[in-house]
Amino acid sequence: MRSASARSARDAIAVSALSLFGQQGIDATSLREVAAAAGVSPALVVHHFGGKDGLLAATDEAALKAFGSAYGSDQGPGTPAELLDRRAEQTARVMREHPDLCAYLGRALVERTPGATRLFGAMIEGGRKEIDALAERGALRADVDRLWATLQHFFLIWAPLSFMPLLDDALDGRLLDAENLDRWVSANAELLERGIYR
Amino acid sequence: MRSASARSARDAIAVSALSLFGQQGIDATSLREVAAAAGVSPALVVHHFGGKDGLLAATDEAALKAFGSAYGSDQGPGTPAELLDRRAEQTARVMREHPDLCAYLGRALVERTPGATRLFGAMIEGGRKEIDALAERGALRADVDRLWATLQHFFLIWAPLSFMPLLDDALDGRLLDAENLDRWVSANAELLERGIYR
DNA sequence: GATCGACTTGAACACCTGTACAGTGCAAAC
DNA sequence: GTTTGCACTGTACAGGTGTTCAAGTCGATC
Repeated sequence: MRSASARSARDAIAVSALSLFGQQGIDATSLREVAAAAGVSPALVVHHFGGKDGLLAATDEAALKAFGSAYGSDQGPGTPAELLDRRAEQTARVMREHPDLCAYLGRALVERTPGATRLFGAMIEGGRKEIDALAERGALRADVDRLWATLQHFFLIWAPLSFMPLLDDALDGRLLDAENLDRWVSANAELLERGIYR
Repeated sequence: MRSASARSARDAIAVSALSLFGQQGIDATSLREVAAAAGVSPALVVHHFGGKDGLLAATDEAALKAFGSAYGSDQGPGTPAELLDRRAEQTARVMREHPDLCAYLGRALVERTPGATRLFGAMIEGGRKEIDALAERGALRADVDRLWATLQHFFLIWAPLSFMPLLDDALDGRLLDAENLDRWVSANAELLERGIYR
């Protein structure tokens, strides 16, 4: 079948691109490497995606879409504490189940991919809204700097994705392994709830 | 004078390299760009530094040395609270006075430069020692995960350097401007001392 | 004043990059 | 059975990369 083969070749390229971009960085990965990993000629990548820019744009868009549907927004009711718990659980699940997506996003954020720039904006905007919602429900200390509280959430939760290779050395095992993920998430919860000094 | 000119050309190359590597990224900056910015031929860069790897190694080493002497270690006595205050002030001063050094380190950390990898190791090791010292003096909550507390310090304090272009958009003005620096530092102190939820 | 040695350069190199293009093979449409 | 359309490839090209090398400049040394 033509269409099935076409779909599979195109998908293979997209999968290889996401993986290699995430592992090696986007600038450091050539079209030829992506094509070789997908078992395909470099010209086919150009044919399907129009060039490296197009491939990057498609990877960006696919990653954002996948991230959006995997992460989503929390609509459920409950106390602020329950909401924060669900959010933490949700975050850990995304990271556990989609490690190459996370590796790609970590790279894309520091290489300032168009999609990652949008993602960052959305994270800050969405994060700010949740901070404000928490404040309205009295779950936030009154004197916190809300903009910086939003950024702190980003640094504690998402920024580590951009340092995975370094962290994998500092930790036993990979950052996204279940055990490290658990310690990470609960350390963040502790810090945000109570601080660490006394 | 020969030696003065030599010193100045070599230094000009080193300065341009630190600046361009910090602004554009290391991979994304060519030898020719560095040479042009220094007002010098590409071959001279090779002559003085042996090649791009040598230039990167020299930049790495110079950056680490400059960072080490600007940041240093805190030997002073005082209560844990005083020590933390001095540390915060010291950090803010380094960032205020050495913005291109900070930009370079932020880039080097995510591009996994050999020197930055060492720096990361030193930061984690040194940070862990300070955490342990704080714990011994009773300044740390007893149940904190000390490894992750160390990493959280890194993410809150140093990781933002790797996201400067994104942050400069999200903030009014640059991250390392005095005003933003103040808000950042005090937000971190608040978070680490008390958390932000209630 | 000739010699030496370091700094500096322009021209070339081999290599890799993204990309264009003509052509091939094959399933579907007529 | 011919034609059409699309996936797919090999080859080639222009541009940029790091690097080499012979040559030039010029102050210091004898």
